Amino acid sequence: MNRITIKDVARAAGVSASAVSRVFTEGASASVKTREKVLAAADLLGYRPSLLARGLVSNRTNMVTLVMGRMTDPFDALFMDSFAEAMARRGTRLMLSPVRAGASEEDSLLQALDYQSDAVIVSAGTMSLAHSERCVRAGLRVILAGRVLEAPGVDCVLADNRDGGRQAAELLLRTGCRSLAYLGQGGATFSDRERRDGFGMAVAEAGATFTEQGVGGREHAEAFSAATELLSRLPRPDGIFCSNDNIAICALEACRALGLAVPGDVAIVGFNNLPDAARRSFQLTTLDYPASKVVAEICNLLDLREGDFGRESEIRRIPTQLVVRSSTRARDAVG
Amino acid sequence: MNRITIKDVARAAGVSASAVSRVFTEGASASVKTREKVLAAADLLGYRPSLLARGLVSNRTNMVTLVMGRMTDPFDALFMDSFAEAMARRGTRLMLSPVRAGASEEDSLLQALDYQSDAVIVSAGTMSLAHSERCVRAGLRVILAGRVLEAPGVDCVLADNRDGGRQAAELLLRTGCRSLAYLGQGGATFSDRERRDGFGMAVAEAGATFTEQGVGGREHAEAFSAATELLSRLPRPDGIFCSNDNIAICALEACRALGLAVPGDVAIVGFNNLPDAARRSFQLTTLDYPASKVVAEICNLLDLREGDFGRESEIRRIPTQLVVRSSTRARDAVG
DNA sequence: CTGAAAGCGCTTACAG
DNA sequence: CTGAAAGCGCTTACAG
Repeated sequence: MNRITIKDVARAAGVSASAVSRVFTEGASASVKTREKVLAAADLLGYRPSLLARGLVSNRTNMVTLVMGRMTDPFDALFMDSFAEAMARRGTRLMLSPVRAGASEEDSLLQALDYQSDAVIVSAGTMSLAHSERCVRAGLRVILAGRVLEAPGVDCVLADNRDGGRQAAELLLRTGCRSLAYLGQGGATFSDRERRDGFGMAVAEAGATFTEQGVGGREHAEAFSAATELLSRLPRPDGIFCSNDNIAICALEACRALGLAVPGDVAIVGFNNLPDAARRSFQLTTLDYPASKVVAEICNLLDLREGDFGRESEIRRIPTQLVVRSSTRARDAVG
Repeated sequence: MNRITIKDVARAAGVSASAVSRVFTEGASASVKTREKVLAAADLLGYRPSLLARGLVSNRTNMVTLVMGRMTDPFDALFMDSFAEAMARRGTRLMLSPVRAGASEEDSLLQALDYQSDAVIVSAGTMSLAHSERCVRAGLRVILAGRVLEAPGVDCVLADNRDGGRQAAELLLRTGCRSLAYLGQGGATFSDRERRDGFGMAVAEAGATFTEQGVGGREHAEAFSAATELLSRLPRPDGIFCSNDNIAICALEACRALGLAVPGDVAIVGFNNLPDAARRSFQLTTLDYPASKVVAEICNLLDLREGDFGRESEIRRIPTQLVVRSSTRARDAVG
């Protein structure tokens, strides 16, 4: 019932609490003999250092806080899974701070301060300069995933969204599409806007027709009906770039429901390359954007922090790679 | 750079640290005047109580640890999302302790002790009696999600898997299937075994043919090939119950690839009722098992803890509900 | 290498 | 209601 403390171990091992502490500290200075006695006693008693106490005194908790939104897209789970694995691998504790529906997201961010996290990773919502400054001032490293905020002490990791959009446009144009559309989230997220912009600019440069449609919510039905609406426009788009695979799959289903052939009548490109995109039922052409690469960059940024404190902010772009499947036409259809 | 502490606030407000502490404590005894002064000073300075210090002294951290495995199934994300939301709503902090591939899961469990979590929710791996006892002895509430362990101080929340399996069998039998199969994870998880048992028993009671097939891994391709193998057996199964929707969708695709009609030649039932099951492309009959109900029971159990300490362990079963779509036959095909 | 002492930021009896 | 004091479990200079 009562916690085994450093004193219990010290008593059992016949040494001071300081000695026990040193044995449990990286790069300590303890004799082999002391170490052995302490380790034996600790093991016997089942001692585990209180990270609460350690954090309080040392001001380093070896813990990061992940500020996250609702996990509505499968990509969120891939990211979370990969991130949790990575943190476990480097021995960093992970605290979750969900942005509550209706609550201020400032709250979620500031919660990272309460347990003295070493860093806060923000993968949800929008963050203001003011809040990030407060965290940075408190000694936290702030890393934004999926969004850019140019602020001192804030690093950003995200896809090269514009380039992805451009690649999608180029593929569609190259394979004969002339009436292009963007089916996205109506500018609801930073990534959505960037993908649209990259796509739209490339379409404009080629002098092709461009239109866009926003999806109202996160449900499949909403994406389906937005796609249906888009497909009923005149001229009907013959090439659609969707802001993510989930929306793209709904668009694919909308085409089928309308009796439109994919890619014959309409070609579709997604974003993320989720496992579902590779299913036989969909065979979706998409832009591969591996969550593991985002996580790898975040870890790298976390490591950088250790040494350099006055280091400049960085924005790291993960390149995306086109994966061509059968929701787009096989080759050049124009002369 | 330096943390604002209770002393800073006390000084600014012209009161003692005790007074500040009381203002920030539920049900404190502080005069309106003191409260106002303290709150004003705290607000001005941007004071946030250190939860590290508070936890250390009060022995209650208002934090729970979630021991989780890899999030390979979409259901994991639904659960995580719902759980994180619920914890945020009740003001409970959430720490993640992933079970590392290759590492002992004991580690993940014991990490809950390091920050003095009030409770640990285990949704991954298998837990031994010995480890659960250690946590209970340390004053943690232990709640298992998706598995049963009969141990003092350990509560369990999971689906009524056997009944779900039975419902699946009854539907398939009622709609004319005579050669039934279970496509699962080869007994890899507790839930998988229970679902198979419930299904198998009902099939046996009806005197129908029963066979089973295990899926080798978590990839779609593995489920697809296991389904293909199952469908090549003689007599070919005409009704398949899959341990989850993801496998069921792969089985559906395997049928289509083999030119078998669903539900005409083969009827398929899944488990979970993921959003994907409702897609037009699949229209999968499945057992609805809402993550939010699991979470609600966990929250309820968490609340119970507060008062009663010698309370007996509980096993809470969430009923599942059949959702009939078009991967099973519409009605009785026999006379 | 080792131990005694001070202190991290808080809460909690204890007097007043 | 309020403040001074002790203490939560640890680490970190500081002497030895």
